[in-house]
Amino acid sequence: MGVEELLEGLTEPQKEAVTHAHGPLLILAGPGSGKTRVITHRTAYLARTVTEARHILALTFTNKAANEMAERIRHLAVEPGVTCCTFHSLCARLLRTYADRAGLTPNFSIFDQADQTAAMKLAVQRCELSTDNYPPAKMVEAVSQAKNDMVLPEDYGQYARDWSARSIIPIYQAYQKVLAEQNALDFDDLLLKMAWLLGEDAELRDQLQDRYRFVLVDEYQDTNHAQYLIARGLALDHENLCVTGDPDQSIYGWRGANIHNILEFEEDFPKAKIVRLEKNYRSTPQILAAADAVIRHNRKRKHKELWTDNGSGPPVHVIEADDAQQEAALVAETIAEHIEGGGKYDDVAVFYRINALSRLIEEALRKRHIPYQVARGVSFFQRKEVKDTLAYLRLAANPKDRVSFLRIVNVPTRGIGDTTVERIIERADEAGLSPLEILTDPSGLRVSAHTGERISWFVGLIGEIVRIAADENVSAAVRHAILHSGLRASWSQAKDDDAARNADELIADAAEYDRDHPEGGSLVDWLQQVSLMSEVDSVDPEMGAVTLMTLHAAKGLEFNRVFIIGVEDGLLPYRRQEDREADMEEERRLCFVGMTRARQSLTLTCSRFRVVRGRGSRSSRSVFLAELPREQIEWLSLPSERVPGENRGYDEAAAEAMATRYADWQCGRLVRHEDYGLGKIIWLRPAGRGVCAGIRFKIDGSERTFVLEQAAKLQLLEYDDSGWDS
DNA sequence: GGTCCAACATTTTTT
DNA sequence: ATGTTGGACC
Repeated sequence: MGVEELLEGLTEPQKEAVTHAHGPLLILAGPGSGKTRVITHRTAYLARTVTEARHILALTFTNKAANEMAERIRHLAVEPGVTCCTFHSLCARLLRTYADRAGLTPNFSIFDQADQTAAMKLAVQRCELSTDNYPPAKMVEAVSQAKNDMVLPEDYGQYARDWSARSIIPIYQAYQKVLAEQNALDFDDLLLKMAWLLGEDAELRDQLQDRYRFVLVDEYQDTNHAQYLIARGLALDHENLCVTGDPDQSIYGWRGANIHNILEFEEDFPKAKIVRLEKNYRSTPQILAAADAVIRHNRKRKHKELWTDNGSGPPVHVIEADDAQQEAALVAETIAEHIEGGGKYDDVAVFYRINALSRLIEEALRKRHIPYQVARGVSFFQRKEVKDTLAYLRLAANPKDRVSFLRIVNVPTRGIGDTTVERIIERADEAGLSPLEILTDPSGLRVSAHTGERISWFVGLIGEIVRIAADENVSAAVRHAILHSGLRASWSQAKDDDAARNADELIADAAEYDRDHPEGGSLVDWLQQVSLMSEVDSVDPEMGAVTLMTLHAAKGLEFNRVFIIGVEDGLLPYRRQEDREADMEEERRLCFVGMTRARQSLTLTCSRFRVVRGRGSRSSRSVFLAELPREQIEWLSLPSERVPGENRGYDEAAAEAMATRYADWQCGRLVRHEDYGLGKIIWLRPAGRGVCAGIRFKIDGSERTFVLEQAAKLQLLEYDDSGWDS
């Protein structure tokens, strides 16, 4: 394929992006704007004109995205050699290669969330704190946030100002020690250590910059600080850094993603060229107008003109049902009509804010015999049987891996009980050795002859796995672990066919790895690949079924017909606790992402009554519904059967007031009250005939509620970025 | 060492 | 309402 062909059929801005080779480049790509096409063509263009494939690095967030990109680049007949991978796998690979420079050993284990929690539990216990007051999962979360921000334990004191947050410092320290003892890194460490290494080791940085002369980062709006430093470090001198993304689709702030990375790219790289891809090839004008009207309400935002020359479609539908069952039934019914009209099941997707909402929809679809697939979090690699099997292999690869050791030393039960394990751990801690090292010489453990026998058998088993992995191949080692550990036997005894099948799948995966790496394959490398693999792409867009997923999971996908259910106050701007404020801007972006997945038809639904956590309660419409352009949408509010004619404290007038009269009153804006002084709007809600607002005041941190129509003492301040944050 | 019941906490989750 | 985890008991 020639260079001209690569540019064929591209719009002007797309061409500009594709042909910009040297220097920083920011591609602001709205939804459905052909971004993927631009970045793959650009990669092909670079490989044709200014460099070789091996000097190009493309970083993504998911393996799926990386694979798809690699595939599409291959289709453009680019020489093989482009590095196309996730941040995490790049870091893992480099940290193994340059382990000595990073102060690591190359066979380190990679801890996933479950392993992290196990390690954290140990850390909390070592601090002699209660796991009730310091729940390990929460602590993992806090430490993860800190690491995403590149905050080390010693800096945590300044990072977290208040006392309760600072109590994490010793836990963070202990946790890092636990990981280090086990020669393990968690997901966040992969990024943190790499970012740190790039900052410290100028020689290595030069070396890597020479290798990766052109760096591309996709979904830049979702990078955290560590990822930012890595991207920056890799492009520090040559500045051939191309980032793509859409600030309006930043939905992972709660996980440490820093939207300022993309918003301030131009300040970071003053020479940056900026290309805006605003033309939408995906959706009807109605859908686009509706999504645009919603996202416009965000204040911390770069304005973007979304447009399309796609043909007109039906208006966006909003359906308000009486209760959640009715809502689900209506969605199912609409889908059934779509099928009767000649549509296909895989045209349709149903999105929701939280997984719990899928249940009623599933029931309704089953009732109508509509096939569906649910994209849910229980991934293959989180399965108990898979984790157990992997623990044997991880222990073989890294004898210091205590989490894995504890996981399987007595699984399946083989007579090494809690007391024995406790003794082993004690001895290991005394001697500063790993449990497995203690077991190699079990004298002095004071265990019965029988237990001693079981122990040496276990040590022998791990040794065999090590040997087989070295002498034969990975799949043989996996098979050996499954068969000889007794796992296989325990599954068949429990008649757990699923477990056996999943284990077979794991062997198949290892066999595939062996095929792909006839030489140079290793257990450590396979384990890395496996740990960094998330949910195998369980969602197949063409399997002839309706797709159910969370709004987060929907990012990057598109469907002809989209339903977003539960567009209700507290649920779509999601509030975890009644008194906590939601991050309205991020919630709104989430809504925007969901809406812009739709090609032809979009339906938003809500209900007046919903059972939440076993308790039923009234619910009211989401403020986002009030933000929709009224001329582009069609309302269908089903008459309430439950409370006939009842005024739920919300009507058209309130929506109207919200959308027009108080359009400037947005969450986050500052106000002044004659009595209470400076305050910040933390929530808004249609109420009665007008708008009700919650304000938090700076003076004493109090939160007060006002009906805007009647609050004469309240005055909206001009927008000011220097506002205080609570 | 295994089973059963009670208490608990319930977002989103690319790696 | 429901699924998970931890403790008590066999």
